[in-house]
Parts: sequence; C-alpha cells; structure tokens
Amino acid sequence: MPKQVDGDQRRADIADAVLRLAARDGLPSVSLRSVAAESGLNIGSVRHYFDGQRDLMRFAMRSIIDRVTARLDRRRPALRPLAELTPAQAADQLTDFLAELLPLDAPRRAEATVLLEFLTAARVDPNLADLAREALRGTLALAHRLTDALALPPAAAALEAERLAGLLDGLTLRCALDPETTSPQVCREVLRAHLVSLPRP
Amino acid sequence: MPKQVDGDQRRADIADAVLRLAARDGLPSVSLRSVAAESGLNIGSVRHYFDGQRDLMRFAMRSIIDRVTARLDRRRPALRPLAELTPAQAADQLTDFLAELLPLDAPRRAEATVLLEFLTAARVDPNLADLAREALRGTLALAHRLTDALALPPAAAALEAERLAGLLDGLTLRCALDPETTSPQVCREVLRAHLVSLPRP
DNA sequence: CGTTTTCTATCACACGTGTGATATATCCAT
DNA sequence: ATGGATATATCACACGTGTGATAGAAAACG
Repeated sequence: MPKQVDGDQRRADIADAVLRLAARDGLPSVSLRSVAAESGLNIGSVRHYFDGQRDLMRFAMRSIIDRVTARLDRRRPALRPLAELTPAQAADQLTDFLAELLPLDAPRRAEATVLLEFLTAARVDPNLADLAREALRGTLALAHRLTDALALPPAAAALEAERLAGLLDGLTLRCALDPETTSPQVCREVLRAHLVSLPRP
Repeated sequence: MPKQVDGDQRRADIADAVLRLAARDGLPSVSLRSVAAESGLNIGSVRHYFDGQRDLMRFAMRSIIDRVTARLDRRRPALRPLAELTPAQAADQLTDFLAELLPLDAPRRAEATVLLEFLTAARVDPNLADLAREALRGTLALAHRLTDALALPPAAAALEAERLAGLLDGLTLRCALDPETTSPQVCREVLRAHLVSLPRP
C-alpha cells in the first residue's frame, strides 16, 4: 500500500463532483476549476488524479454507464423465469427491472440528464464517441435480450427491440426534460402498458 | 422601406449559420465570432441584428421549431380522413406524416440533432426554457391529436399519446446519435409497426 | 445640399478556460 | 534520519469569450 489516501476513491469522489455539477448547472459548466471547488479540492489535486479535462470527462461518463449497468446486474439474479409468472406478474417484474433506466427518482434523474448531455456532446467529441456508442447500444442489447426471451420470430424481435429501446430513451428524455408533463408515474405506466402489449411467450 | 437590405432575411441567414455550425461542430462551438465567420459577416454586423448571444440563441431555436411545425402544417391539408382508408393506407399516411419529425434525411437530421442540443441546454438556461417546453409538448400534442382521431377512451388516449411521443423522441435521439445502428429505414419501420399496433377506429 | 438613420467594422476590457512548470508539503520505506 | 515517491498548492501564459464604446461608410430622407 504505497499511498496514504486511496487514489481510486479520490477519483471516484472527483467524478461524483463532476456529476453533481453537471446535474445542477449543465455539462458546459464543468471545468477543472469548478469541479475542484465542488469537490473541495485544489485544482492541482484534481490534475494530479487526472491527466487533463479529457481524462476527467471520460472517467465521469464511464462511471455513469458503469453505475447503471451495475444496478441492472444487481437486479438480474433476482429475476424469475417468465414461464413461472402470470402475465401481470411478468409485466410488473419487467417494468421494475427496466425502470432502472428511467429517471423516476432524484439520483436516477441526475444520472439520466447528465448521460443525455454526454451523449449529445459525444456526437462531436471523439474523446467520448465510443462511450456513447456503448451506452446507446447497451439499452438496445437489453431490449434485445427481452424480445429474445419472448421467443419472437427473429425479424419481429429485432423490430420490437428497437421499438422498446426507442421508447425507453424517449421516455427518459421526456421525463428528464419535462417531468411536469411526463411525470415519473406516467413514465412507468407507459412502460408497463407497452410491455403488456408485447406478444406473450 | 427604410433600409437597403432586408433585415428579416439577414436574421434568417444568420440563424442558418448558427444551425449549420451547431450541426457540424456542436452547440458549444457557437459563438458570436464563429457565426460571424460562418455567415461571412463581421461580428459587428451580427451584433447589429441581434442584441446579444441570448437573442441569437433564442432566435435560432425558435426558427428550428417553426420550421418543423411549418412542414407539418404544410402536409396537414393533404391528409385524408382515416375512415376513407384501408388500415395499410392509414398506416402509410400516418407514417409519412409523423416521419416529418424524424431525422431520416440530411436536413431533418441536422435539425433534429441541433434541436436535441437546444433541449438539453434549455434545462439549465432560463433563456430557452419556454421554447423547450413548447417543443416537447408540441410533439405530445401532435400524438394526442392522433389518438383522439382513433376515438380511444380518454384514459387510454392519454397513455397512448405519451407512448407515441416517447417513441418519436426516442427514435429521433437514437437515429440522430447512432444512425449506423438505428438507421433511417429501421426508424421508419419501427414507427409504422407501432402505428399499426394501435387500436383501430 | 445636409441630416439622420441604418449598416459595417474595430478597439479594448474583464473574465474564464486548459495546461505547462514549479514549488511545497506529507507520508512511506530503507 | 535520509531519500524518494505521493500529494497538494501556486504562478504564469496564451487563448477564446461576450459586450461596451466608438468610429466610418452607405443609404434614405427632407
């Protein structure tokens, strides 16, 4: 143990400061100085743990993606096979599971909004492009796993997966940016309605 | 006629430069100097037609919204009553109509991506907040008009409207940010599949 | 003509940015 | 205790930003 402070923990703390800042004031307000202030550190310390702004941004975006995939993986083992459940129970289970992606409470809302800003920024930022692809295709892969579990004919499965992924991202966007209209409750109800409308296995 | 150049036309040209710039290099790269360069004008001229950056941004975002609503209004009179059409024809007509919102070709793609950046920016920018609400609720209102035309029970209509709006926004996001996976064709097919899955009038 | 408004063009300023370079502390091991 | 790595803290610089102020050019009007 060569150091007196846990470097990984420090990096995580700094990334947290980035996320808080971005959630509160928007991604463009994130600068080395502002995250230093937000995390209670000196700018020199921040620069000691990250090579520069690019590193910082990548790490922060990476940590959001890891966080949500970790939440999903944590839930996965508790899932029961669809065959054992009534249609209503299956819909409830899947809704709860996929709701992990939606901005239904404060922390997930913060994650979703910041990730949204990262995704749009990545369009013209080569430094983030691969992470954006990973995130976007991650929700598609998740949707695909679900349509596979429903044993749809492959052609329909691909279509339904894109449809579900689109709905998830769209609900996320609308609930994150206009929660007064697209409230968390509405969001959840829409998702559930969509899931029950899918063909049964 | 007090001027030798059409002021409104100039403002529109400058707004066009903003959109080109934002589409190519991202919203954060839009500055008074960069749009002056992009539009071939001097920075002083730009400032003569706009009070400042805030005015410029508002006008540019406004012009995107107006453009897409204008496209929709232009198509509306050509729509035929659903009762006169076969289900397949009705689906085609609605798909074509709503596809006006999707980034299926280059110009609409540019509009969609830039509008997306404006929407996320508006979350923390009071100067753009009302326009973002207008845009987000506009697509919801559009979806609502459609579910009303299907004569659904009001409760289901509200749900289906949110579902359609979410799908539209999600497809827009995914197709704008990852068109290699969510291609325009896929986008269109998903939308059509969703429309045919709706209850018939 | 001259005057007045519209348009174009610069200059200057304060501010925030990322980063290179460097100094000072703080801890760990030899 | 000496040395060396780790961590914290400053300074300085070049750069881009929005905007206030102002000066010229160009057209319109009386």
